[in-house]
Amino acid sequence: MRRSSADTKAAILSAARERFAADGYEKTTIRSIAADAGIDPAMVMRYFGTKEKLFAAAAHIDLKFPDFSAVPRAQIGAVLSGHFLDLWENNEALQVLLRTGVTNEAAAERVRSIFATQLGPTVAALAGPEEAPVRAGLAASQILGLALTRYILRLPPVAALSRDEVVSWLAPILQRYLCDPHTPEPLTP
Amino acid sequence: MRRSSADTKAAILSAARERFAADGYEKTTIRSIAADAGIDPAMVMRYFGTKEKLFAAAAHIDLKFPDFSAVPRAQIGAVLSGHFLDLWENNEALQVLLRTGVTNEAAAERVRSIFATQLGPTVAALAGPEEAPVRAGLAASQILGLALTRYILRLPPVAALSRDEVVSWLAPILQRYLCDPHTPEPLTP
DNA sequence: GTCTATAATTCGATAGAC
DNA sequence: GTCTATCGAATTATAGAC
Repeated sequence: MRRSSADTKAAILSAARERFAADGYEKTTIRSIAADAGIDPAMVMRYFGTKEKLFAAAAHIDLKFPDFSAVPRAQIGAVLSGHFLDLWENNEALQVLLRTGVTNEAAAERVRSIFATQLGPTVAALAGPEEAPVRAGLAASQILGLALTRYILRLPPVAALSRDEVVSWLAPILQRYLCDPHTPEPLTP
Repeated sequence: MRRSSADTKAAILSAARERFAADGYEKTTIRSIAADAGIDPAMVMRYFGTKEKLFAAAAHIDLKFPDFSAVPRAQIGAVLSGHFLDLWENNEALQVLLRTGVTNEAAAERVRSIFATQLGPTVAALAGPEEAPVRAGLAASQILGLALTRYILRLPPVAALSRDEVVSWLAPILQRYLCDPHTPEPLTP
């Protein structure tokens, strides 16, 4: 069969995203991607040159992080939780990045960059510029940890939660990280 | 040089843990492990049979989770935070499991099993048997998320925190997950 | 116990016919 | 645009000499 260039390219990208998201970078082969897309492996090389370039295309994300400056301070946790959950469930490239960022330094840098440039400014508007990076980092740890246990490791109790249940648990946590004063109670003295 | 069987085996295991923890399962080669240990690659096969068996030995963990039943309920978050942080910084096998569990199903099952059998009972003693699995899963999501951002992705603000700073942030979060009533505030009505 | 040699696969990548 | 054939490299694993 003869397809258009755009169709073939899109089919390859879709299959690549699924494979990279499911198996990571190393375990994924050009051959398996081609088989999933129903085309010849040589076509993958023709359109993307190398495996690395194909990965870069599959993992490319253009996050349009909304402006949260209008959200009431007391609801920022709930809004952020919902936003991230929707993002994870609809954007396969995010799961690609998380799965591969664990063993691929370039992908790890992409993850760091995303949270620094997207979540950072939002947090900076809520906390002082001194504490903002730490608070954003901790919020990222909870967001990524939930994605890890829910979508990657599939810890049963976490994977079984509904979207709204997750938001109801996560919202107060993010609220605390981003807005509440940090007053560590003294440990066992 | 001629070493004892036990020494050689220990040297291989140590090198294997470092490589698996740094690069994951696929990217790690028997040759690189042997080079790190300063021995011949054939010795690795001689002692462990296959790469998979070597990995199983390197990722084997015998977690001696302490009994937390004597800890005051109000301090369980702080105690657990400190316990896990010490665990992560001293037990390289845990980082091996996290790094490989993302692409290896067997390793993922090990992670699930560890949290189910170790954290589960502790939480069951604090929360009702109905909510306990969810609460344990959410606590696991924060613990794993922190390990992910601190040790694997090395998000700068999180990686730079001192042990005590991490505990001071994490303690109230785990406390909430494990002990506080779950009363989701109504979202935007 | 240690090492050389090599078998058997697998994969990314290229060349070129149609 | 599509596919066959194949190269070259890297890897796990085995056989066997010393």
